[in-house]
Amino acid sequence: MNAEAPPPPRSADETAGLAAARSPRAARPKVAVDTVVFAVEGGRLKTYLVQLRHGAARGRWAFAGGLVRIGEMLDEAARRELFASTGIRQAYLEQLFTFGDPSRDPRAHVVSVAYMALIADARTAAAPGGKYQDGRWFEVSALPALAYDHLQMAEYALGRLKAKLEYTNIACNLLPETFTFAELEALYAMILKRPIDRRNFRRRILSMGILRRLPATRRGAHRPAALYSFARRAPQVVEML
Amino acid sequence: MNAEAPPPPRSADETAGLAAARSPRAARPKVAVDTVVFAVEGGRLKTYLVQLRHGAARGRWAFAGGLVRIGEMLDEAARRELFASTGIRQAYLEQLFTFGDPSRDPRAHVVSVAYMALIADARTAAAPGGKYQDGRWFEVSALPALAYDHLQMAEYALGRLKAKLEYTNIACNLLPETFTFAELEALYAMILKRPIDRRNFRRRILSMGILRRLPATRRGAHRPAALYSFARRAPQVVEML
DNA sequence: CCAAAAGTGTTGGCTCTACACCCATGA
DNA sequence: TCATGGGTGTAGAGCCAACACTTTTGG
Repeated sequence: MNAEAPPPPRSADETAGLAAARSPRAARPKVAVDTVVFAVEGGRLKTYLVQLRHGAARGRWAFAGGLVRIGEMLDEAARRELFASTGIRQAYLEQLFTFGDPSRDPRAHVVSVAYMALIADARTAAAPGGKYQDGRWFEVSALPALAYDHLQMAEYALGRLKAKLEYTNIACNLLPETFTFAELEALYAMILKRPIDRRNFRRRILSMGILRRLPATRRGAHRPAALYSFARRAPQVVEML
Repeated sequence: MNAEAPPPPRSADETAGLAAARSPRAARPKVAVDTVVFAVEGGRLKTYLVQLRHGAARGRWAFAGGLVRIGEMLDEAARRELFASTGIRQAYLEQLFTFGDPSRDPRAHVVSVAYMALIADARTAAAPGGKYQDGRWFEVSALPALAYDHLQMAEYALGRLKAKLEYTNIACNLLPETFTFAELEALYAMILKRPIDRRNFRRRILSMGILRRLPATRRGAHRPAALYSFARRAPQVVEML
C-alpha cells in the first residue's frame, strides 16, 4: 500500500505523515502491506486490482493494501486490508519481499511488505467500498498501468508462484477441493506458460504422493475423468528427486 | 534492530515512539533493518553479534541493526548500520524476510527487515563504538542467547545461505579473490554440514563455468594447488541440469 | 459410429553417485 | 623417501524426456 490519504484520516498521526514528508527529519517511514492476489478464472491467471480514488496516482490501478496498525501482525494487516478491499476472507498468504525505496510513493516514505495471496474461487471477490473507486480481476498477461512500484510487485509475485509450483504443493490453493488431472495440468501449463507432457506430468505428480484419488468421477461431454484432491492443504515442500 | 533507546534520542520522534507503545492509537510501527553477517574464519562459519548496552535485553547479543531513516533505501540503512556497528564497508547484501510481530520487541512495535550480508574477510570487522557494549564473531553452531527474535533471523539466514550455495555463485562472496579448489570444497562441506566427494564436486562446479583458472598456483607445504577465481562476482543463478 | 477427452508404457540418453589410485612437493 | 594434500576416470543406477495408441463416453 501507499499513503493514499484516506479522505477522513483515521488519526492525527496519518496527516502528520504528510507533513513529515516535507520535513523529513521529523518522522519515520511508515509501514504498509500490499497483497498480490491470484486466482484462476476461465482458464486464465488473474489478479485483483483496485483503482485509487485519491492522490497523485488517482485513477491508477494498484494491489490492495494499507498501513499496518500498531500492535498488528504483518499478515493480519494483509488479511485485514485484503478483506476490506476485496471481501476475500480465506486465502493462502505468503510474504514476498519488502519494497522500501523512499521515492516509491511520491507523497511519503512508505515501506511496503508485499504479500502474495492465492484463492480458489475468483468469485469471492467483490467490488470494494469507500477506499477505492473500483476493483476487478485483470489477466496477469494484460495488466493496466500500475501505481507506485506495483509492477515490480506483480513480477516478483508471478516469479515466486512459478518457482513454487515446481517444488511445492502450492497449486492446491488455486484449485477447488476436487479437480481432475486435466485441470491440474492446465493450471501448470497456463502459469508456467509452456506445454506439459500429460504422461510425464501425471507420473511426476503421482510419485510425489500429494494427491488423493477420490472414488467419484466427473461426468462431462465425453469420457468421465477421475477426481482428485490434495492429500494435505498445508504448505509442503516436495522432493522431486 | 529494535528500539534500543539510544541514550541520546536522535529526535523528538524517537521518544514519541516509546510513548506510543503505551498509547497504541497514537503512533505507527517503526521500520528497522537487522543484518546477519556471515564470514568464514579458521574453517568455521561465523556471524558477527553485538551486545546490547540498553533496554530490557541489555547484555544480550543481537545482530547489528537500527531504525530506517526517512528518505533512506532499506539496503542503504542496512549498510549504514552495518558499517556503524562493525566497520564493514563492502559486503554482499540480500534481503531475507521481514519480521513484524508487534511483540518481538517488548518496548515498541518495530517491524524489522532482515538482511544477510556476506564478507570474505572476517578481520574487516572491528568492535563497535558507542551504541553497543561489545561486538565479536561467534561460531554459527554455538550462538549465545539472542535478543528479540534474532534466533529466528539466524535460522532463516542460514537456511537461505545453504539453499543458495546449491544453485548460485553466492559462495564467491565468502571467499577471497583467489582460492584453491580445496578451499572451495571445504567451504561447501562446512556450510552444508556434509562431506563432499572431491571428484564429483570438482566436475560439477567446473561444468557450471563460473570459475576461471588462474595461471598461478599456491605453494604450500606439499604439492602446489591451482588457483581459481570466480568468473563473475555478480549474483548469478546457475543451471545445474 | 464418430468426435473428443481420458488414460496408459517404454526406451534411450544423460546425469549423478560411488569409488581408489597416482602425482607433486617440502621436509 | 616419506608424509601430505592435490589431482584425476569410470562404470552402474536411476531419472527424465520424448513419444502414440487405446479407452470411454455423449451425441
